[in-house]
Amino acid sequence: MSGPESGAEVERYEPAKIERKWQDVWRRARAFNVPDPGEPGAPERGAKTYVLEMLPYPSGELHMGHVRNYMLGEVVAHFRRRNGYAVLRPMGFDAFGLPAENAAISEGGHPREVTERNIAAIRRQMERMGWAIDWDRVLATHEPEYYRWTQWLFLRFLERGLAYRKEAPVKWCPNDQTVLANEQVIDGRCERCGAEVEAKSLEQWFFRITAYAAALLEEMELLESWPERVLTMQRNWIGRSQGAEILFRVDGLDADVPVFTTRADTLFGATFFVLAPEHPLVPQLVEGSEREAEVMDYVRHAAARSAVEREEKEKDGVFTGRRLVNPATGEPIPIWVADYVLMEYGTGAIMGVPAHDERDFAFAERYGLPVRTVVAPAGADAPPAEGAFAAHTDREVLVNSGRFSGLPAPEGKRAIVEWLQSKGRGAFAVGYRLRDWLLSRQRYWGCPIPVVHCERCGIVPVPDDELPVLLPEVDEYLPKGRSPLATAEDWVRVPCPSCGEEARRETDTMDTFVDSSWYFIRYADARNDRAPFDRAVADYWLPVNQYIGGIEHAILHLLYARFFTKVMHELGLVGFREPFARLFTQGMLHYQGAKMSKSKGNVIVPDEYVERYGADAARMYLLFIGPVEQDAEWQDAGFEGIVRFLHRLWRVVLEQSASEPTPRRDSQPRTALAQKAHETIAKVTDDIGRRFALNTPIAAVMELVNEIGRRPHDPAARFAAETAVSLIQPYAAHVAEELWERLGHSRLWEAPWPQADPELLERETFELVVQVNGRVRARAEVPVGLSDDELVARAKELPRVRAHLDGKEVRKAVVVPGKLVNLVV
RNA sequence: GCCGAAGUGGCGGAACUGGAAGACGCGCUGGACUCAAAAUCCAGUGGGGCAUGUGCCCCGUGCGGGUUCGACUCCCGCCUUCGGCACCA
Repeated sequence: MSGPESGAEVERYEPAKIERKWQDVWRRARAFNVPDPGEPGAPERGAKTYVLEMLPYPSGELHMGHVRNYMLGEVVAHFRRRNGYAVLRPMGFDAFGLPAENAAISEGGHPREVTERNIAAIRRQMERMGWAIDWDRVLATHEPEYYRWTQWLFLRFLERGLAYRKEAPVKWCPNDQTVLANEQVIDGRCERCGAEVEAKSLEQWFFRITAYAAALLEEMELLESWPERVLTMQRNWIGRSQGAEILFRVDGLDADVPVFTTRADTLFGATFFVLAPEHPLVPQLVEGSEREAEVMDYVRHAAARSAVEREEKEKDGVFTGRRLVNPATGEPIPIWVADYVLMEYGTGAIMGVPAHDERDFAFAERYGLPVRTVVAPAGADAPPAEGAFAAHTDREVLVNSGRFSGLPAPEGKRAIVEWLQSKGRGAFAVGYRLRDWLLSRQRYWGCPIPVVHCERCGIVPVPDDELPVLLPEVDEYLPKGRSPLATAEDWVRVPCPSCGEEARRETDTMDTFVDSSWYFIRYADARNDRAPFDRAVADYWLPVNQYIGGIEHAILHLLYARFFTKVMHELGLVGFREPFARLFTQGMLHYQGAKMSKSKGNVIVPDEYVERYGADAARMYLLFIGPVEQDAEWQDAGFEGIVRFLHRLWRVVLEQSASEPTPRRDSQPRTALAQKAHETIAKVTDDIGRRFALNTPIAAVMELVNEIGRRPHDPAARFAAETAVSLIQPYAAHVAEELWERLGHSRLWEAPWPQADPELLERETFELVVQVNGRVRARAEVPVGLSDDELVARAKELPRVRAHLDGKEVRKAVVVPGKLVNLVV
């Protein structure tokens, strides 16, 4: 037997050298390129896995926060590949849109040049990290080969009436000089730049996502595993509420006004009525009346107020002079106009029930409107004082509500709606908070909307065979409130595809989120130039088995991608209804107490660290730092700990590589170290494969390496070293590959994942914990397989236990087999 | 206001199904090597007390209760922090 040579000078660990070597090997071996179905080497569908991380914006370089994100997919991809799966793990660039365009503006240059420079830089960084990516499928959303199909999909939506154009009050960012989707407005401010959003009325393009509100909610059931908080956020955003639509008849006008309410049980308490200032009926109601000037003045003022202003001021409004009839009581009630009623939700009109709605109460107080209590707590000794606001409680009954008085609130609700229904004055209804997706942008750097405006024919789609509509070159692409594309006169003026007369191209571009709403399918068939993708190939790879990305996309991207998938399913383009079976949202990386971001100036770029300490150290540290779903703080000192570990691993394993090769499995020495190695296999496999805990496997391998260092002459030491190298490969892919080679093997990236030997996991003895009255008093090494009585007997004999029993009678003994004995006295 | 997540040493964190709280790493202390330093290696490291017979006792997972032989883990009530939604009828 030849042990490690003592005293020999050990070769130094030089990451830069070995990392480049293996990156070359992988590239030449096409190690991470995966065949499609029908191609040689493609497995059955059951043996495939699609691992996908959200694609980066090429608005700058990659920082450590990105590295952490992509390491999740990296470990999962390696782990699944070595467990026998064909793994698709592609990469691309979300190249269009405000992030890239603003970067171009601040760096000075054409958005295309800046974007493509950034893409090249990020790709270089990713390759330097040694990630297992199939670069054959790389895509960038600004390339005509890609956006041709974004436009093609848009036209399919248009055909179905799912894309439409209308004049609507929209959110306008005065800084970015463009409209925003509702989802891009946070606390009344622009999601990107923080400028206070203004209201404007403009003709814009929308996707009819509201038609899918129910499906987006219900089909969450189809998802295998999404974080509960993401589902909750989407549920809140869709905001389903069950209620009723009730018709109110306007006095002296042949018109019905519908309202949506969730509290039909309070209908008898509706003492006034309110219309949103934007409600189309308002001008009609006051036309020619003495109140016309006052009301229309209020409407104009309301339009000028920002959303924030509207919300923060005290509720105000104006009486129209008109009344309408409460269908329950038959009494006429006054119609007011007030901007606390929003045109975008429900029907833009409400019944005012001051006794049971805080907002209505505040309004009624201010204008002296009557307050009538119609719901009261059941069994209350005294009903609440008339004319006061009563908070909603659990058990309530209707009062002052005619024939419905005495009914519990839920029944009352139902009975009133049914009664209205029978008279044709109401119906059960469901309301959603979700609004249609405003997709047009008045910016240069985006996908052109492929339609033509013709005076005679209206909106005419560009024929499929003329796609893509190429983004024109313009001199002036800075935002100026109208799309910069409009300045490209030659491009704008085209013959109408329908009648041939002179017409004008649409000059708005699409929201970036359109581009990223289908890219995950394009990867399956990225080089297809006849269709966005082949359905059979898409259905083979998708849905994505494991999607990974930041929580900041919990609503926007993830909701839009689900919507797109549902529409594509209806169009027969794909055979699945949900794009992402499992979702994992990783935490953010902080530095100096703040989220790492370019705008805060606290980014750490991997380059320097990788140059000095190697990609493997960065790869490992970002997962070792803490649970991947939680935020983490970058600390240089912690990073050094990993660097130290890699040097130790190198030294310890090289020492073993000089010893006898590991014997075949059946003659493996059964030492404590061999056992430790098998326990480590079991733990790492379970942590990565089942628990998705990516920090603890590193600690487990560290323990194993420490143990090998303590017993370098153990007969199982070489086997333990091989095990450590094999298990750390998904993390430190380069050094693992190098050490694997020096241990006399090859191609660790495709070596089968190690299997724990169940026999070696079984121990002959275990440490029995002995408690007295629940407090640990002693431990003893005892053989496995003793009966409960024997365990108790042995426990009682221990001297320290006897001291604590102190001659007292043991009333009860709890035995947990294989673990502990608790004696109760 | 409504919904959700989280509070563990000096620090990042571990403890998965109720069964030894603090794995692993950082930091710190002491030692070895060295002329010296760095690097590396070895030992120790939650707090307090009694011992220095090498061990023993008490306290300890945000706070207060409860269930249990036994609670970081389950239940009830609070506090704090973070995130989402919010004039949504």
